[in-house]
Amino acid sequence: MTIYDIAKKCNVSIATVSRVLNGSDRVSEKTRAKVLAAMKEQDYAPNPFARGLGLDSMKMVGVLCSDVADAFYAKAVSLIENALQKHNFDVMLSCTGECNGKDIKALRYLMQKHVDAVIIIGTPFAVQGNVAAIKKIAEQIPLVTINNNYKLQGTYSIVCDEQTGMRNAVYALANKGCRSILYLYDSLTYSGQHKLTGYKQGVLELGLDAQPALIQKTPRTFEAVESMIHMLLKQKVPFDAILTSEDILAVAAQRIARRNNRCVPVIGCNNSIIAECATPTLTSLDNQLDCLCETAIKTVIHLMQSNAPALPSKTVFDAKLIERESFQIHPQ
Amino acid sequence: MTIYDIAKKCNVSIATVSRVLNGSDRVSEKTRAKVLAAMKEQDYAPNPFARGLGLDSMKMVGVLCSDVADAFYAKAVSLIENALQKHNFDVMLSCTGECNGKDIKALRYLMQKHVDAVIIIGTPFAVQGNVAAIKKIAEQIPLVTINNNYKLQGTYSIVCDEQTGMRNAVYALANKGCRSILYLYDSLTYSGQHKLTGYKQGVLELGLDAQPALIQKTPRTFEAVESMIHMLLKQKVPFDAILTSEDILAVAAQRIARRNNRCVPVIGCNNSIIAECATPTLTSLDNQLDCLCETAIKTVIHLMQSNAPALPSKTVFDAKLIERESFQIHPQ
DNA sequence: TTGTATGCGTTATCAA
DNA sequence: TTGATAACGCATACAA
Repeated sequence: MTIYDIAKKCNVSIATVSRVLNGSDRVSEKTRAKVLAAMKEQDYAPNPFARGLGLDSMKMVGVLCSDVADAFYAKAVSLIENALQKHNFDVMLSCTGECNGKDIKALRYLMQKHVDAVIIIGTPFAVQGNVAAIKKIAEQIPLVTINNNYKLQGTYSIVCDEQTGMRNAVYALANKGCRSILYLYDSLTYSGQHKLTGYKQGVLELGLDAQPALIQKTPRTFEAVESMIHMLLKQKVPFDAILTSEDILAVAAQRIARRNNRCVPVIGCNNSIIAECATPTLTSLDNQLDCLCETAIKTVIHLMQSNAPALPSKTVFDAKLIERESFQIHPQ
Repeated sequence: MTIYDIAKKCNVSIATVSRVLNGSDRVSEKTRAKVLAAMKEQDYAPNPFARGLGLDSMKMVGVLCSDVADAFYAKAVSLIENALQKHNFDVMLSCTGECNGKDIKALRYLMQKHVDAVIIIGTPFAVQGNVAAIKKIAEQIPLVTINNNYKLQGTYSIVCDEQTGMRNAVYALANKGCRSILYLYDSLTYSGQHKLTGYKQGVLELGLDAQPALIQKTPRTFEAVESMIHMLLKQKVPFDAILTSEDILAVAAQRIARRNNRCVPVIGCNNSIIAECATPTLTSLDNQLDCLCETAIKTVIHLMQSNAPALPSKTVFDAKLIERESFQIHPQ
């Protein structure tokens, strides 16, 4: 079924069919009805490739992240996909994995596929050495990032101020009397770096225990966290609270600590479903993913529709501490 | 940059450029090198829409599920995306939401977009009334389903035998002396129905307590599960074990039960990350998602490459009970 | 209000 | 080993 077939069936030209297809008002109601009927009868749908070739667009936006299996990215992708669907855009999903350098390749690949826009969700992008490439891409299509910031002209960055959030979390713990806050993280992405900075800032401002052993990097597995905590206990590193860059690290650390009779206040980050699954339920820093995604979508849609009024190149939301049971525990 | 530009630069025809682009061996090494060099220099990439129009394919497969935010679907999508990427296929993600009837629309939509194949991950599809439509789709492109089965010719179904898995879970609980196993579920998808059937089968075969109050439907929230358990306790429904269709229900039920001093063995399903986050860690029925996805990809790739030897229309994997702490508890 | 003709960038089929 | 040219299906400028 092509536009030609429909035209023939209706004794009109393909131009007329194309017009009703695109909702032009320069068609008589009579012929419009006739064509519409024929389309319905033949179950006709325009060929997206041909349309794409003509319009240089397939109404598709590329969504990039390191791994959709991760709860945070999964939720972001879900929100984005739902919103884009409402605007009649499709999403082409591309996951880069943790492997560094693969992300810029994925971005280039999306460009080759002529997506209408790209949304990048907090991947640890290798900006250095790729500034020119990214800039060039941003000149061609809208490029918006969530929890990530290239600081390049033409890119739009929607972030949560996790740095201040983490700083506030440190303050909250200090308010409970904690002086030696153990900080666990797994990677230093854009987001990861800011969290760590916020922790350090809080510790510095309040004059808390700042010994290096209180900052530990660990893989995101229960086993790794377990051996980490065991090591710290053995070395008698005197932590009286735990703060982590990820809920999963907090859940793991909390359990191991408690099993070793070290019941301290614990705060995670991301406020994902697993925070509620833990016992005691986990206090967590919510990074307002819903707001971030909503704004990202609005920005992308706006940029694709017009090149009208300028949009802020950076939008910042505040993180919010969601207090749960793990916060009601008093330090030893 | 088009094929014409490259051709002009090299003093050859577009046909020759097209040949080196597609790796034809009917090109002299000399001209091939020349063309390749020009392509590299100009950073040329073929227009995917034009190619799509010519080949009627954009090397893209549609992936359909109800919600990527859900851990199970997220992991499935992740596995599928990674595998397809290796085969140089892109994925177009489409989430239908729980709303019934939306799924067939999404499938039709993917067809209009001329994807090369569709993978459907366990959505509660409205088959009745749409048999003809689905059949027609399966005739046109490969259609494989994970934990879902249309039982229609031309569709390929990869499933985990969760029915037997649930039956075995009931046996395992019975072995510990449990007689009144509470079963919680949230929806009756293809997967959900089989799980429930497996539970009933086990109860029947072993002559366990089969009172209707032991089977309860509840939304997937902590609050809902909490009021459900409270109600059961108030009505003195005498359960001595809990089995659920989803890990999250098990985690919630386990917590509420324990807080009411009802420490019974608990088994969830899906063996997701939250099973490990619970305290005590949750025993869970693993539905072998990795195997399911791997097989799905193999099937899809095979079907797209050739119409050679027939593939099984149904592939079944066994579920596997992963025993954790929640299973070491003895019924009261 | 409608029709004709052309361009979009490939692939594929011939012929040379 | 190459080149000319016809599809592919649609949008659109221009003509009627």
